[in-house]
Amino acid sequence: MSLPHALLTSLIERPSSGSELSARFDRSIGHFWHATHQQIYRELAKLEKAGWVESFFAEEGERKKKTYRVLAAGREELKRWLATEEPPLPVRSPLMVRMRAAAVVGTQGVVPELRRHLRLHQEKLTHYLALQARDEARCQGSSTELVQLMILNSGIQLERYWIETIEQAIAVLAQHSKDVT
Amino acid sequence: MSLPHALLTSLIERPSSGSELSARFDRSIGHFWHATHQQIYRELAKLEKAGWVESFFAEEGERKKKTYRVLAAGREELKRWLATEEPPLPVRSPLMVRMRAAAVVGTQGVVPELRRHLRLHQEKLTHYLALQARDEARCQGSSTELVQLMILNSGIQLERYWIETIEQAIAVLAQHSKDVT
DNA sequence: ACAACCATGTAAGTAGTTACATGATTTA
DNA sequence: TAAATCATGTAACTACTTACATGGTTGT
Repeated sequence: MSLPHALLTSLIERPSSGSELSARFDRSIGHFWHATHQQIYRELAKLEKAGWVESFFAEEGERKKKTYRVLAAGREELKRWLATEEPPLPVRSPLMVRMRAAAVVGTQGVVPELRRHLRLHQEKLTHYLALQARDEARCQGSSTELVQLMILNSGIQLERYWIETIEQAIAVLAQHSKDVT
Repeated sequence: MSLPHALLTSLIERPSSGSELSARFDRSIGHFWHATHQQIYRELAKLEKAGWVESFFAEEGERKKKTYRVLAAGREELKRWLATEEPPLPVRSPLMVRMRAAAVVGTQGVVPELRRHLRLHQEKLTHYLALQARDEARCQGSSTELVQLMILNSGIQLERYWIETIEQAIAVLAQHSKDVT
């Protein structure tokens, strides 16, 4: 489970409140690890209990936010975790489940859903490409920036993979439904 | 959640017992939807309660197995589900979490884990390619077979994606750790 | 002063994992 | 006949999701 370590990493980059983290998970970090605000608040409480972060109330603007900061122990924990082994996540591809189902009970109604996903992935790709253009322009060449660009690039390639896969799926289903009729 | 519909699909292809399904989930189906035997037994009980499948005891060899078969209602449910919308699964990439963590606390110990994953993906790719060669040889050209080949191909492309991504990650980290020292 | 919304949470439920249990059957 | 394995499960736990709650802040 990577959430606590994703949070520690984010908090090292910048001490933040739960809501700020939540906003960042909807943007950059969330591109490769999603979390809802409920998960984040619960996990922050756990991290504090474990002595990996501490919280204090900061008056930002006029709102008071509970800001978290990583302690030395948290930094050590992150280093320790970096050297541990984890099994790869099991694959979960609902679209492929659909494809197989369509192959046995007919393609009625599947293609619109595939097209919808295709559109979502195309939008995501466009968004990532814009981010990439922006980040490459302002990149100073620090290796931390290069890591982030590499991660963004891997997101871009993944969206391209999905777009190609779904296009092939649609083509195969078109053939299949022709065969059936 | 795709598990019940993955099971219905499998059972339409061939009525089976829990253990047979479990074995198949470790092979073909599991390439894009993983499930443990506990999940499968629990889900089969639910499917039967819902009236989508029925079970009977078959004497295969000498062992008696509880075999499940899909009922008309199950087939209808599968068709109904095919036309429904589902949001894409949120992305979850522990390796990218690691990359970001390594960028902030140092690359100590990360590379071996990346290499290990690289090896796992290479092995999976080799395995898929062997399956592909076998299936293409025996393929009669039915559209159901073409769907299965398409799915296998998408698995192959995904492994290639991971191999490329991890190789880039290792290269970027090598650069990063040089910068730090 | 009241409505909208922001920040922080709690509660209940679902999906999936890990560890263990039981009886039956095959193998040594 | 004892050990190993197979087939079917139960129980407890963890991660995550969805729906709701609460009190403070901002805008009108």
